Amino acid sequence: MLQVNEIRENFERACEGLRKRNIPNPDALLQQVMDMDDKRKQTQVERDSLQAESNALAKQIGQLMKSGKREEAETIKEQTAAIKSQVKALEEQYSSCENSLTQILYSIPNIPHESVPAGKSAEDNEVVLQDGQIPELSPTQKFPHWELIKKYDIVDFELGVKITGAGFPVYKGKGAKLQRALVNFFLDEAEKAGYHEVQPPIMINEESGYATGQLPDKEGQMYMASEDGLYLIPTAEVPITNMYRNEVLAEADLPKKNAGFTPCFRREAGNWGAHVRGLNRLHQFDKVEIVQITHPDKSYPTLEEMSLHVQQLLQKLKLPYRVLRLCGGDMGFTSALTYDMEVFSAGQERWLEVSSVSNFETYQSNRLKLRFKNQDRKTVLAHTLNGSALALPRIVAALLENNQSERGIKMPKVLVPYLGFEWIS
RNA sequence: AGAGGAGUGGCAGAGUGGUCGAUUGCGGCGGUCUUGAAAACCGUUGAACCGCGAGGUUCCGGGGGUUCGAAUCCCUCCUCCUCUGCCA
Repeated sequence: MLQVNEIRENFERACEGLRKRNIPNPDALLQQVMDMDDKRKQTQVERDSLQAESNALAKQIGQLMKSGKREEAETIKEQTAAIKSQVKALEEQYSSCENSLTQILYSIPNIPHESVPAGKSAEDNEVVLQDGQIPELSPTQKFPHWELIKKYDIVDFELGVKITGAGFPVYKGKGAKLQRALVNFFLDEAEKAGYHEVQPPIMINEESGYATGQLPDKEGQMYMASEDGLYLIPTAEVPITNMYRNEVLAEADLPKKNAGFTPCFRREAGNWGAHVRGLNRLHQFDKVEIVQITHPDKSYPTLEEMSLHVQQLLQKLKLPYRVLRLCGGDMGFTSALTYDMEVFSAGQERWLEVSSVSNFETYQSNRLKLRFKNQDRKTVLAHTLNGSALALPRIVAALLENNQSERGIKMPKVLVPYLGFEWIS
């Protein structure tokens, strides 16, 4: 969540940023935040001084009791009753101030970076670059992946429906091997780029959900095991970033670079339509995630570095891709700047989002209480970033569609050592 | 899952109702000594919030309670250890 002090210091910039997110009347909203914070401070001052008074009296009583002056102690005791009830009232007022301040801050998204274009929807995203060869498929061999997987019997949706429900496919034979190969390839590449591999839990508690911003914003998007109060992760970002919740790192420890493979679970409530057939949208899918914790001065160069890492994966897989700078209206709640990577899938003739790389600046670390000690020995909030590198299903879709031919589907060279075969046929 | 024990500052470990934010040791930082280092000695050493400052408030696993006053008593949750049971 946003820091009130930052809002104070950069009021105009903050308002402008929220306008980019199409938030109506940001001036009034942020003014309200500052007023609530003022109220909070004022209440704290009142409470603290009264508490100090009460503490002093208690101390006096202690001393009197010690020296045997019972009666004097009793007299002072009587005075404390009034103060005590006042303290209690102020205490309640303070926590109600704090709660409503937190509530309103939870409802305000991150301030977009200067470079974020204004815009309402995905149509206003800015194409930063496009690379790779868009394949020209013959009209007789131009199938969408949901037909190809049936033909080669490598992913079975019906079987998944039987076991679980829609959106939980069963990968079979070479389809299953392709999953395994991609995961290993992505993890190896991440390791080469200096990421430390971790395998985190795929269920998280409520606190973790709040800390990275999935809660309360995306409550309905996560599966929940209500008996135990745990959520299935929508992305490895949540457990991996939460490894650093309530930590104070040394500046020399930065950047922290972690990568992990996990299945991801999304309810995608109300998100289904004709364009989400096959592997385009699932309730469970596999993803390798890269996460960095950086010094605030380094987070934007790091974002570029991460974007480049993802692009290199796509280049190695020989997939045509483009990079989008998301507009204010399409960007995630907690992000300050997001690049989406899309691959062109020739069977559907559509661009498919396969990665999203974001800088959250201090929005997450403020909730996480993730800080580091700087050279002046001050504890300051670190910046957090993450990105998919990569999400599997749409990569699989594009690989199948783009590499199809009469002979079968040719696997990209880099995957062959992982797969042990070259063709799905 | 059942029975018992325990959670205190970076770590170890005192403290069972009143100057306890907390004895002490180790570690860390600064200094004396030294050509330099070690040893020794001296000093210093948690965090958050409010305040220009002086200073104040809060924090002894989390939350709640008793009390004029709680690390210390009570309730509850969490975690760890030991034993028993179960199980990839």
